[in-house]
Amino acid sequence: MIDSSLLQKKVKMEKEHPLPELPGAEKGKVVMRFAPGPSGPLHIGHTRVAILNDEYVKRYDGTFVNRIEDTNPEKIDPEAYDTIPEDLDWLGVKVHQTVIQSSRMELYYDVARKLIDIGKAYVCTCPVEKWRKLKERGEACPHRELPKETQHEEFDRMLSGYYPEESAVLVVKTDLKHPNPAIRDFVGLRIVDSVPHPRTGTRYRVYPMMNFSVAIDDHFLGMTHVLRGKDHLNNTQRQEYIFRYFGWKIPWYHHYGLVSVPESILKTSIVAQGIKSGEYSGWDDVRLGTVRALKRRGITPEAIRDYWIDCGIKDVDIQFSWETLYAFNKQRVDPLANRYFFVWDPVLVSIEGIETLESHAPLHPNHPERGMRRLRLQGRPIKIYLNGTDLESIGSRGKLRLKDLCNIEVEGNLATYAGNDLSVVREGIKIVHWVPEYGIKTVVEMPDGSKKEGISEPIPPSEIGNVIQFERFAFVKIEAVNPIIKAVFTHN
RNA sequence: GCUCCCGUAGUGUAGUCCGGUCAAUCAUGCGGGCCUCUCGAGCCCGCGACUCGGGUUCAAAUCCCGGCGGGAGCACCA
Repeated sequence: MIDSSLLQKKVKMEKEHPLPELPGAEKGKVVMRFAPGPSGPLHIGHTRVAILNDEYVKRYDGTFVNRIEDTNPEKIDPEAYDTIPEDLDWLGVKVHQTVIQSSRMELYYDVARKLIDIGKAYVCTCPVEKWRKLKERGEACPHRELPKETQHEEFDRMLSGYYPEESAVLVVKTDLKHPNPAIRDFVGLRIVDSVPHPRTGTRYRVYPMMNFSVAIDDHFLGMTHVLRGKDHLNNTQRQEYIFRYFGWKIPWYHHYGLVSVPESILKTSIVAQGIKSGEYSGWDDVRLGTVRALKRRGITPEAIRDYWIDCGIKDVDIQFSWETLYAFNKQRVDPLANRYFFVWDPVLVSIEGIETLESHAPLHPNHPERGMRRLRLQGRPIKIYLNGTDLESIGSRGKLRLKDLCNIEVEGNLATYAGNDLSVVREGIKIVHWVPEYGIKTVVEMPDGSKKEGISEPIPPSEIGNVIQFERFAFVKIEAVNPIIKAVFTHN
């Protein structure tokens, strides 16, 4: 006979690598990247591409490049150069190489000149609207076919400051007759001199556009596989033109479906504004979808990874499911979370008929070796807090089992000790949690930003930073235990 | 308007390339049960899907055509 529990385990082991293999991936030779714009800390949307790339790099023993795409001086939060690596680190993403695009400007200029040399780029000084209109019709602007000597001169003028912002761009030629208008000639470099760059100041005034710098960096950094969202489908086609012009080896591209994250504010600019106005307490405000907020709420990086691996890399668009993420998180956190009592609707109840009680409640029901929470109750009468809703549930009078303590007969706010016979639970007696009179005031911050106040049993300082479970309430992450207990709601 | 991508249960996912073993997998969710102590975990049972129509074929979730539906792009953002 085969042990069925072993069989169960085996199935789980087999499911460990649900991500498909990457074509042409050779152990030790895979190079992949994560390429965020430094506009702020990472949010849940970023974590998918970061983790998936990391997962593959780890599988193939490859190289993970974190490439900071800071070629738009207008959209840079200088702190993001630090916060992004911090977030990646917390996520468990192993970065082997970090590249900052603003340090590679000469390379982009160099490639731009080579592109001009081979007749694949031109400087356009048409008004933006006119150039777009021509493109729509599949027609060339007057600058497109000018000789390369002229193009070089014009490009020099762009660099020298002769042209003001928006009056000249270097355009990469593709195919003006391409049936897809999104693929026709695209801007490779533009002028930005109204805003100094946080890292390079006013040293440069011509900046590459994403499609330009991405193609160049993907090549020179040796990307073998590029995994990214479907929104880049057209960008990939544009970038491939550059690869083909130079005869570069094109990486294997894969575009997974878009993720829509419900009930969550992700857009960095909106969040930044909200923080500034005081609407949000910071990047880790529990209402936000940032990595920082998830961390604060007690969501583990392992659960985030489990979730994205489970979603896979299909090109179908998906709905992000908080519910499923919480389920994965619960699997990670439940074995670790010690149990404590928290009464969120406290009503003081007196227990007659006994003067001393001591409870021995396990820190974790599945791990008795961790020890007990011992609570001594004394008094005449003994006083405890119960949840008002629990009292109401038995009507005007009835029996309750105080978990890990004793049974009581209740009438109003008065209770009588009724022994400690555990067999009553078989009769369907309601088991409730309770907190001694000397419990600690507790505030739980809920995901919507509201606060739930109540009283908890004392929690040791060693639990600060841990996710614990308030029994019959939820999992929460402890932020402080003194003078009051502060916790953040994780999930049920 | 043009171009591209996609369509398996509430949400994800396996299967689709190389038709049959798929009256369709797993997870999550929901409902019920077990459990001497949680509205947690675990265990058991149940609910729930191949977008539609046509074609090819002995046989289609899988191949072909069309409709419908969803998404993306057509930026001097990334």
